[in-house]
Amino acid sequence: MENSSHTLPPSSPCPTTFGGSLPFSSSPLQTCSNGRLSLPLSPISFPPSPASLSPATAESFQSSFPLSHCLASQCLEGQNVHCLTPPKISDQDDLTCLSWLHQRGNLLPLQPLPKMAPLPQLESSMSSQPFPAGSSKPPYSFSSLIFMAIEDSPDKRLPVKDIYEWIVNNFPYYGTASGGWRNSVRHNLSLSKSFRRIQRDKSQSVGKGSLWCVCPEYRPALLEVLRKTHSYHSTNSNLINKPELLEGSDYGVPAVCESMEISDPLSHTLLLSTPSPQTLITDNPSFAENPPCPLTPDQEELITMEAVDYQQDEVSEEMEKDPLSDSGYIELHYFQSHQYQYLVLPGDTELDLETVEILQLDAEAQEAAGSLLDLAGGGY
DNA sequence: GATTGGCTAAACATGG
DNA sequence: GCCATGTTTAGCCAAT
Repeated sequence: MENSSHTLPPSSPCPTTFGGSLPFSSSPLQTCSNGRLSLPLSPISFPPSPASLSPATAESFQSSFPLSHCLASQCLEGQNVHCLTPPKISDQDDLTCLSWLHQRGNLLPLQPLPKMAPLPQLESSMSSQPFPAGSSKPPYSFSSLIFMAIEDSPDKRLPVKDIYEWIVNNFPYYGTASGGWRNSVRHNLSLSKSFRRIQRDKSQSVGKGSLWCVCPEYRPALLEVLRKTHSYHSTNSNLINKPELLEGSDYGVPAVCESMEISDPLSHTLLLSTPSPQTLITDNPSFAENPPCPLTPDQEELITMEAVDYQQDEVSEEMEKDPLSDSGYIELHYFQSHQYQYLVLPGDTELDLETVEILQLDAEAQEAAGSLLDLAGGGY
């Protein structure tokens, strides 16, 4: 690893981009002048923090978008906090603390990323156009619901009964709906190639039926659908009010978030997402060994991430070099320091676009699933 | 207008 | 026999 001055991302937090998300595919990696990769930031679009809305609006909003129930509520509930917020966030400090990241135990291989509060000017439009009430049907397809349920389970596999239960717990609409939706869930499980049936261990089998899991090769597609649905419904009203956000290349992404170049000693360090605190990926061994601050058990987690087998029309040589597809596993050191979260990749990791996409998709999946856990713990 | 995806309903089989 | 689970078919609707 060569040494040169490095430019850390600006410490100022990116304003919330509630007005719209920038699909990852539209923000390809860019090669910087020093040959390093720079990821034009793709803010994960989330609905506004329920804490920022009126109680009625927040309630109805959460009922349709449980994924949005985010760290804001957790942080605001005064839990023990290791707040790593930039110094000039004022009243939004609480929205960026990260203590909750380390409170999920072994539920998720990659901890969810924090989300940000909405821009004040966007709240009004949200409040004036509330999302469907608690009794209205959620916008997610059954495939997405099943996917979220399975992803939210510790073992990433659930019997259909638990899938029902998860849906009812997280979407009150289905608690009062007629039983036909259960048929749809089963129909979807059987018909969709995205889900695979696993025979239960006979020795431990208690109850009927099989376990269902998500086929890894379809996981990116499911994530994409989920993201699009989530993004569309969480930003639609705002997009209506702010058509200019649909124009141009950044979908309203603040200029500060468009691209940030990271170079040595954080070589191969990428910003994974824009929410503040921000996330970096680095494969710099020295950085891993000598992070900006000492790692504590609470701050470091050794995590594994399953490879994602991308289905592509053309299998290029770059695919074969994909460390994820080669090894099946990639070990990531995850810790946080100051306003950043870091993912430290093995020193010889080659970060190609596929890898970063996988990492980002995975992070988003964890974030989505993690937020659902927040919801389950604080709502219904 | 054709295609596709999603939803719903229904029938049927299987197993506890 | 009842019920939950799983599969399959068919029709409808909306978006592309």
